[in-house]
Amino acid sequence: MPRTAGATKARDKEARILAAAVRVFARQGYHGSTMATVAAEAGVATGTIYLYFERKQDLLVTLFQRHFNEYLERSRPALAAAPVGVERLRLLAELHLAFFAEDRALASVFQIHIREPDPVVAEGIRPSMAAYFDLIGDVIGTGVEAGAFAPDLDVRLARQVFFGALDETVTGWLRSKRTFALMSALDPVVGILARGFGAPSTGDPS
Amino acid sequence: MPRTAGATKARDKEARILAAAVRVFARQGYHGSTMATVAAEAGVATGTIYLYFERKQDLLVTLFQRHFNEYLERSRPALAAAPVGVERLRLLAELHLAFFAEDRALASVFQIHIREPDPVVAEGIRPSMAAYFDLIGDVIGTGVEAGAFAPDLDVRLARQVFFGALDETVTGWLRSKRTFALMSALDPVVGILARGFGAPSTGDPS
Amino acid sequence: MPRTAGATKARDKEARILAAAVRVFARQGYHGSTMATVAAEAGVATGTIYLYFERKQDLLVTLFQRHFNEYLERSRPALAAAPVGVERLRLLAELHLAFFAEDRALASVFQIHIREPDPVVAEGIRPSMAAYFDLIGDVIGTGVEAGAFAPDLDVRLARQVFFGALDETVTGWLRSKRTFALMSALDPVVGILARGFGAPSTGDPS
Amino acid sequence: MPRTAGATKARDKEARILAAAVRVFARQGYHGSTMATVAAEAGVATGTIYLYFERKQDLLVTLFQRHFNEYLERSRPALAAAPVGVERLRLLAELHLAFFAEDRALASVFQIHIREPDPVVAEGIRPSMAAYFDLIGDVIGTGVEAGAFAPDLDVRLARQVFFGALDETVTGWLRSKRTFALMSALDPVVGILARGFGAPSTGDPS
DNA sequence: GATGAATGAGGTTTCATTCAT
DNA sequence: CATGAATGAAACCTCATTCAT
Repeated sequence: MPRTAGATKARDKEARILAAAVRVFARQGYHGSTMATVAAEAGVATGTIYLYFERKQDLLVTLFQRHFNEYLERSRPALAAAPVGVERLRLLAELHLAFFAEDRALASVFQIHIREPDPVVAEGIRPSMAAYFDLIGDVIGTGVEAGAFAPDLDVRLARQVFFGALDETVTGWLRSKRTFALMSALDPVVGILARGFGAPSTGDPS
Repeated sequence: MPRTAGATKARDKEARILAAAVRVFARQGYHGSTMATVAAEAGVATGTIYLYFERKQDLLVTLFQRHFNEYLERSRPALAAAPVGVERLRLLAELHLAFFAEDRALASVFQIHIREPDPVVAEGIRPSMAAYFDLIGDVIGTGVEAGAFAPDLDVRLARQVFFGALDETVTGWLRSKRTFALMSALDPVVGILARGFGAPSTGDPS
Repeated sequence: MPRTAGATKARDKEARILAAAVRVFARQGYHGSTMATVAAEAGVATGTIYLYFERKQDLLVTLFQRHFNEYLERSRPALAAAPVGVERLRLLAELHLAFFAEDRALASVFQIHIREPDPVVAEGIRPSMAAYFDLIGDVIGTGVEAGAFAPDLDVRLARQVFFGALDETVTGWLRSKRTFALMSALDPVVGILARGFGAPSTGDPS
Repeated sequence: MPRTAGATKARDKEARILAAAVRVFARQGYHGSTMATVAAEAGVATGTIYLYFERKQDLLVTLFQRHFNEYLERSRPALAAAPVGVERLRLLAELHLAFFAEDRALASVFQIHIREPDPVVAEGIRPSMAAYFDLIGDVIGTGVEAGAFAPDLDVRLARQVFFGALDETVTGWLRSKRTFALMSALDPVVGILARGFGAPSTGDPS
């Protein structure tokens, strides 16, 4: 039990540091933030961060992995449970937007600050991103196979279009300083994408 | 004539510095690059850069403005000359992709390094980006008015989807290290987008 | 205790840095000195100075304040204990000269290098200097009130004459590279000043 | 004659540069001024300054020498014509104060900026200053010999007191931002100094 | 003589990272 | 585990001085 408690306490501190990093990076940018500032925000000493993370870059990488893998693992079964095709595509878009709508600071870090050309960061992020692209590809691909989307749809490109559209929607939302609710973009965007992928017009009382 | 010659020579050196900056930033990233490296690449002394640019950030900003405004000014008349609707949309996508396909280093800088949270950089880039979004909005909006796209299309969102899709296409192309020709994505992507915007299915002799 | 010890240690290092700054500034001048040189002289890393002082200018300002305020606080009670009039004036002059005679490097910094037109330096020095002028004014003013000096003496000007005379005496001593003992100027200078202020000729058994 | 005209023109430009230097140094301090700023103020190109002055320091030195030697040469005969003793001392003080009262920018440069620890500057200034101290010493010495001042007056110290008193008067005037006319200090200060040097009380109807 | 673009050495300051306590 | 003082490399930027025109 003590060991568990210890491990838990350690996990807690690590989590506190990561949460602090999100807030600080969102506020000042990755390069504009110092380890000292993150430490202060987390309420720990500067050196303490290095007990949990080897380098500054690992804050960004771990941050991303923790949140994004949780998102992936949460999303996979939910998607599997949804009907193949437009509905599943819609759920994926909903999960994507909801993920960012729920935490603006995290959204800011993910959309802007994590896109570092730094090789360590890029490398640390790549696997999860690849998994996400695979997931998107699955959702679209199964839709194609089920006849929900155009049979000649280039799944590789379609998933890029899908991700790009949602990504830019989130970025635009951040840019606009919250003048609209991010989730309000869900249906129109999915409408465009689904139609673009060749789904029969929905909402159409044919 | 001497003054003209002088001005020309100055422009030349400025251009040489900017070209060097593109190469260096593409190679090492903005934060990974030093003024000394850029200067060496340009074949001038470090201090010389400061005769043409006040700060390091101005390299990025000027770089962007020069290339992107030229792109905008070149595109506007070309678009105006193209038939409203899908064809004009296709031309816009073509210009967009061609712009990046033609200079990989520049593409790299535009897609990755220029997205700096640094306020000076962000502020310097905003006007041109806003103008581009307006241009995209025009292309889509005129299409809607002409009945080429769905009458209830949300132009604001549509242009975000359009930009996001193309942007991600370019990014994916950069990520893939040239395993495919960027221009080969043009037709499939435009196909998806046009259909998504409610254009009647093209190429289909149904 | 540990906190006290820590604070003490910190004070020690700060003091070591300041002492090094005095030596280096005296030797090479303020503008001729680099933070690296001061750090080396203090036996610390360059960056360490910035843990104790925000800017290079603060070295000069803090240096001055530490020494001069100590001088002021030490002098005030001593002066209050001396008989009003010439004797008190003499003590003030003695304290002034002794202050510089005791540490030639410090004298050099105070007489030459601290007179920086730099606003930060000037501003940091002003309050202590104003307090000193007030103190001089008190010594002369009480003398006037007590009838020890001419009743129509302009105290404002008199204190300027007093300070100027001593200041130049110290500067002259520094210029002369120690060919005479600074303290040997005490009695002649005080003699001139006291007589000039209207004190009855002393030592003269007329 | 053309050669003379050329030399004259050259002298003019040199004078313009020096005048510009006075203004710029007074405004921004010696170290806060750049050769480019001085050149701009003088209406010449940066490089032109180097046709007339070898180094930045020479601006300060030449500046000083020009004005101060003129002051010395003008003062010597005037002093010789004045009655030995208090009157001559008073004239010297008057010339000194008038010299500064007439050009505030020059006063600022002389009182503050010229006191550079820089060896080139210090060396360039020394001879003129030594000559001035000799002159002061002459005025006081002849007074002593003539019985106008105390026979046991230490001329070396007295001239230091004299110079220090006037110097601080000018500095105080500069510090006070002109709240009083510098010349108004002449009589009180000379009164103190003359009495201090052992002159029989003046204005006293003994 | 005059210009002003170019040079490049050099300084202040920052900050990721370490390590003695 | 935690601390935070210390490190020192590195970078941006300035500016006195030069020199081709």
